[in-house]
Amino acid sequence: MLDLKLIRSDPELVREGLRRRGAQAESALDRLLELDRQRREILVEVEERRGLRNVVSEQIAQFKRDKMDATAKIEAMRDVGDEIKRLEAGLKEVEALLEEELLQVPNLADPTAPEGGEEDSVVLHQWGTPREFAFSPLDHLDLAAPHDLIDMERGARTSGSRFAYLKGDLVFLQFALVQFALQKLASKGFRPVVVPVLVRDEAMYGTGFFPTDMQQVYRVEADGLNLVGTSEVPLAALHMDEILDEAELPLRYVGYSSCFRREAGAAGKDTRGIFRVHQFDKVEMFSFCAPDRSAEEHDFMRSIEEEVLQDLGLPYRAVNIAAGDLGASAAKKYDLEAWLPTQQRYREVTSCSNCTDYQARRLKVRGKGEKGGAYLLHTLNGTVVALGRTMIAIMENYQTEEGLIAAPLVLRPFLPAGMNTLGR
RNA sequence: GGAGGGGUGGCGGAGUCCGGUUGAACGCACCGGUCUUGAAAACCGGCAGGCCGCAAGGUCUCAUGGGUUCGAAUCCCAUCCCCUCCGCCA
Repeated sequence: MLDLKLIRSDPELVREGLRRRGAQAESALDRLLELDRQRREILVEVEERRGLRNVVSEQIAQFKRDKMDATAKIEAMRDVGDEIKRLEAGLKEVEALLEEELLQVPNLADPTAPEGGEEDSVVLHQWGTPREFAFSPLDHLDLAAPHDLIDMERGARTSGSRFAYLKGDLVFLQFALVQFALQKLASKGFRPVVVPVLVRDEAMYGTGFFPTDMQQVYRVEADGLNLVGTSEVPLAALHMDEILDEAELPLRYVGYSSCFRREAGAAGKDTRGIFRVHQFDKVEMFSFCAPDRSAEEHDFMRSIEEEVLQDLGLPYRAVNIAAGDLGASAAKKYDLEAWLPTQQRYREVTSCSNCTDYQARRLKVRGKGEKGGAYLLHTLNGTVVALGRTMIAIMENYQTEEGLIAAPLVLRPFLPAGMNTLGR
């Protein structure tokens, strides 16, 4: 959510910011300004009358204490009370419209986010060299098949398309990655958390997934809960409505959870294997930090993501996502894309976003120091390891001519003793 | 799921029966000061947040949303959450 005061005081700045996000975002601005004007107009009237009521109520109380007759005053206030009620109803209506409008406006893009849309993201750098294969490499499904590591058919039978059973050594690989990631992050000051994956609407609105991405979310209607698409949601909501001591900042967490996405609108896209599925597990980092430190925290997160891919020996490139392609909450986003030999291109495996105060404003997460005065924090989130996609990258990049998969060295301490290759 | 009890400031905890100078006693924590070589103790002072406003100031908030009333932390209704007991259960 954007700051209404900023919208009011510098509409042109906001207009330009929204233009960079895409035209439809910009059109809301004039409606916002008008609703805000209306709100303040009514507010002044309501407050005037409430002030009067407070003063007279006080007098009535005094009269009663003095055992004097207050009937005349009470009589006079009856109309004022009704009028307040009427005005309050109008105010509520305008505020509801304003809120609805405001919830849909995305965050302003950071000046350093590239101009443009999906095609205009900028490659910052790349690391590693795609491996030259002396044989023709198999994709993850073909590699999995002889060892029965991924069972799409039965996944579909049980749950539908885009669901899978992961089996055997792949399960060991997944948990080795989790353990590797958690230990690395813990050593960097991120507190491990296993989060609730069913959350209330508040958490979805608070993180900016509602209302914009509602169609991507599995909803458990009977209980009014939602399955999260990332542990970013429960991690962000962890400090909802709190005022944090600024001495504790940045407050860093690393969450582990299953993630659920409906993938609405992705029909026909990435239909092979587990690259794009409705359910996957992910290790995610999250940080609450002081507003003037978030840019630096963002780069720190990206460096961690890069370190993970480097440790795993996966060639990748880092991309600065263009303004028009950012999620609703993000002001700036980096993606890391790992090389997939069978697709002969880099595909997104991790991503980290600086949401500035956008989520904090919705969730009411603030900081406060010795000097007093609460202020909104900045929130950042980043993937440490998206298990499915990372395992695809490992399988493809580490395959042998015999159709086996070598285990990355850094993971071996976390695999069953002696398991140096996967798939037997 | 059934029966009770409860949600007040950073924390603890009054106030709710009997509605009115209570945005909220008191204590702890924290910040500033006096004293001290320094610290502790003692003493003095400060210490919620939102909204409107250039400001002065006003207004709102005692889980949330409605209602009653001239006036609600206090009364009524609904919702959410927490605790205890019973039942069920990984």
